[in-house]
Amino acid sequence: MQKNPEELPLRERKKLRTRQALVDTALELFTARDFTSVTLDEIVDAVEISKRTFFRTFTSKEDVALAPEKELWAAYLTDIGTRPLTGHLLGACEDALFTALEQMTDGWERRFLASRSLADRTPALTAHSLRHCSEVSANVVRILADRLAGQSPGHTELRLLLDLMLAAWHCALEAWTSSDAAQQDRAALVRHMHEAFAAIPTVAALVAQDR
Amino acid sequence: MQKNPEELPLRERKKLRTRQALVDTALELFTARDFTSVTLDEIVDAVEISKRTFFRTFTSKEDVALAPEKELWAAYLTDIGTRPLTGHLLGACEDALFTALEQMTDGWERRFLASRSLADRTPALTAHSLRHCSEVSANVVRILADRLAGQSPGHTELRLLLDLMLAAWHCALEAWTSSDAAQQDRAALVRHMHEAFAAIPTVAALVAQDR
DNA sequence: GAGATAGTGCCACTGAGTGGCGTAAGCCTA
DNA sequence: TAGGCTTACGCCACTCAGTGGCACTATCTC
Repeated sequence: MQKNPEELPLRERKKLRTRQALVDTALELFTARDFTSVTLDEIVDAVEISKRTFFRTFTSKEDVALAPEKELWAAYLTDIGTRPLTGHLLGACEDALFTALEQMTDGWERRFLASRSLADRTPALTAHSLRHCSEVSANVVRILADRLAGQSPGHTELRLLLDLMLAAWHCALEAWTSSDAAQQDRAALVRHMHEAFAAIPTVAALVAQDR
Repeated sequence: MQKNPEELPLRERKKLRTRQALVDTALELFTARDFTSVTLDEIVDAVEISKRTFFRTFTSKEDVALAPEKELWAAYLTDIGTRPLTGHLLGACEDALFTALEQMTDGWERRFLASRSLADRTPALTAHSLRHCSEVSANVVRILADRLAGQSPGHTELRLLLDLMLAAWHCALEAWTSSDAAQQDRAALVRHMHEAFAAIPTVAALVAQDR
């Protein structure tokens, strides 16, 4: 059971507030100019905190830029840990992503879009994003292997399944970020995800033939 | 048609020599201690070149540590650009990887093993490695889409196929690097690759059922 | 051998990230 | 509501990766 934000001690509320302020202004500055050309000092000055405090809140300059993405995957991990796993496994993995998406608060998609657009054109962000994704994937495989307790697909197969979904997810993201601004809301992202996920059985069929 | 190294101008030979020396000593130092704790100055002093020259040869500290991997993927790209694409597409992609592997010179597997072991336990290297992989993947998709000229699977499907193979490749690598030292030669890697690639049809079947 | 054309070394600089310590703000008990 | 207690913050100095500029030296070409 989670407490309301209002009921958190003042200290925690302040931390969350500065955290959010950092994400907002950082994404704003990065979007207005460029990830690399914006210095940490600028961000820190804008939010009026010390650089030292920044690194107590985020692990790196990249970390703050990818905050929305990490938020999503954190929700994904908690969902995949509790979701019933009867029936189609890939379907469960996909559904967990839709559910995680729904749990994001208002305004998340704006930040996420900014974050993704930056990541697409900034090598350092691409790298960090991919690493985070692979860490999540490894965690999911561990969780699923644990929950399914040996009765089902092996470690390797689970990982391939996950990576297949992630590949589709990235395709959907690419389509979303490169579409025109009017079509960059959450519903549109969901549509792109459905389209991309639909390609998975096609590929499966492609692999299965000629064998 | 490639010239022999002996027939290259002296300047080029020297560059190649320092490049190789950098990779060797860097991997040695990183392996003996740790990627992060070894400074660039140490490497540069050991090879007796200036830091400035280092950055004319490699783009970053990570770059030199991942040199063996990049070598492999460069060979992969040239192969996939010329290989006949009749029949099974996934098979062609897999075969290109075996071919690229065969083209690596003697001693490559030692360096590659060191590089991979480091990457497995160094977040910064993991990130760079994944980014490079995704760049290669994007290139391969572009090349294949170009060569197949619309008659065959779409952009999305190609990408899923590639990422599926890459996922299997990473599984094979993981098995290889975590096996005991006596089993870490190139033949063993090939065996792990065959095993991992064999999981792909299994996953395809898993996806196809319940649909 | 002389002039053109690289590649190299050196130096100063920026900017990310860290350790340490004093201080202030929020917290808890009486 | 005053006291100590804990936790976070600011500040300072530092390391290290990476870059720009310029003088210098080695290689190539004729």
